Amino acid sequence: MTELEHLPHAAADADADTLALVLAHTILSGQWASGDIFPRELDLCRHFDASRNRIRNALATLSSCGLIERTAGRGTIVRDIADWHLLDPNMSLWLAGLDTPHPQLVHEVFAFRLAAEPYVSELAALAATAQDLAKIESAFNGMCETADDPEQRNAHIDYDIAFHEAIYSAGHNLVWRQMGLLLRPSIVALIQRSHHRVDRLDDSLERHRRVLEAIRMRQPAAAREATEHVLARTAADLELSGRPTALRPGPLTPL
Amino acid sequence: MTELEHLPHAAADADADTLALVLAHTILSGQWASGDIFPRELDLCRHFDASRNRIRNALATLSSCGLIERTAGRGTIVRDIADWHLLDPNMSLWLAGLDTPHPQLVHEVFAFRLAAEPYVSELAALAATAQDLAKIESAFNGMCETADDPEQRNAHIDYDIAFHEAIYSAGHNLVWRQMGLLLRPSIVALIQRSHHRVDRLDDSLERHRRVLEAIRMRQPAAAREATEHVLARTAADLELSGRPTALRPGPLTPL
DNA sequence: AATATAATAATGTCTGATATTTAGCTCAAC
DNA sequence: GTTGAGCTAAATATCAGACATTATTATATT
Repeated sequence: MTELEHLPHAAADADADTLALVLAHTILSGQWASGDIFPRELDLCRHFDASRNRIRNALATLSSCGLIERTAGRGTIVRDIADWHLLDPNMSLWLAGLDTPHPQLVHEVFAFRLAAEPYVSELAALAATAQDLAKIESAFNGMCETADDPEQRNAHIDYDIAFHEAIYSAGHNLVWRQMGLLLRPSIVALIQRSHHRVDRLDDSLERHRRVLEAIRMRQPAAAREATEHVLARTAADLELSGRPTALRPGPLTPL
Repeated sequence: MTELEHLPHAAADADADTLALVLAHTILSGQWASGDIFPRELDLCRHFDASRNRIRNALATLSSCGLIERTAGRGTIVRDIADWHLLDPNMSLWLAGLDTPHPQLVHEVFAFRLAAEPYVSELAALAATAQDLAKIESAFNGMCETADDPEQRNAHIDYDIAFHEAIYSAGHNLVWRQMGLLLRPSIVALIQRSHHRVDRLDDSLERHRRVLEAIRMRQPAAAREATEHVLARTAADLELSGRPTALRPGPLTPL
């Protein structure tokens, strides 16, 4: 029961990455249920007019992202969303490239950012080097310069991502830094949904500026608070229901 | 200048996964510096007496974990630790299998756990289902049963990992759940370093029990505090310098 | 000296054959 | 009837060798 029908026909001379992207999008957009059996290699070869080698490479990429599971003899089955490797760079790009973002993912990634990002900003305020600050600042300047021009929407998105990613990096922790990969899908989804009214954009820029200033001044508490305000604006633009789960630890007892 | 010398000889009939593991370990254990050029495919074929296909599969796995970067014409170079995909399941297994854990990684992963895990426990206390509780409890029981017997050290480690992982899962957030992949290397490193004195083990079990109880009773604050105590014990066993960076958010202002 | 060009060396791809694993089936034995 | 061994079919995994593409380096040419 290989449902080859709802696979799009990619461009004839699609390279391996493009092929992987096309296949990944069919999964990320929810066209398969968890446990479904994926088309066989030879069928995919015919469908995309590609060599078995290319198909296998593409499938290996999907497999390494946890989208499918392949076993000799059985075939290829589609894995559950809980098994996806959200922090693989491929996933970051694929998810950001969806025409309609995955609703559950947008929601849960944002819940994560809401809890984690204020703390990450604190870390950045404590650990940022001059180089880190330069990166954050240049990203912010880029955001400002590209804010008004609708032509430069993509550039603005990239600067926005670079801004937040630079903060994740400035914390100088290998684990937290990787979380920066979640930003692209999250921010792209945000821009797609929000309405780009000029006043909101000005307000958003001002909130970002305050984060930058707090980190520059080495004020963790202020950085936390400013980041919470950025996220609050984001939540409003995403039209998410308030603050799903906020990070509210009680006082730390001496250990 | 292909430094083939410090590659171990794998078992002759090593399958693709074993090959990838052997190659990965040479990188994870720090035998290459960032930017070093990795041996060429054909040299690896000779060295391991494997077909080029197998070698390429293994290298593709390493590449998908961010350990190496391959470009046609140039060759294969070793990537920096900052580029490693710490949350790939392969990495979880490989890192846990090192004879001597990577010191920087152990430190930074623990810094992350110290900040994140109390919050994750809060989430679990709020969202855990009966099934989640059953998993946590059965893992805890396994820890108790295997605590005394040195023969069952590996089983004890697995139950320990399962306990914490079940808590990450119980938060029912796709992002936080993935962080559970960091547990295996972290906990294995812990067990390898700690001295397994009976009184410390009893104390550790008691601290775990309190986390379980707090989650069962749906008491987020208690769960947070109990988890902090578990981590404090872990820090002591790891002989880490106090609490590198603790999560201490200020009060949330109304947004 | 700067620029174009050719040679080289590495990874990427194609093709077709073969090996291995898994699921399902038949059929005999208890 | 149920169990088990063995066979068959179908899928992925691997092998082998030729060829294509890319990036570097050396070599000419102006």
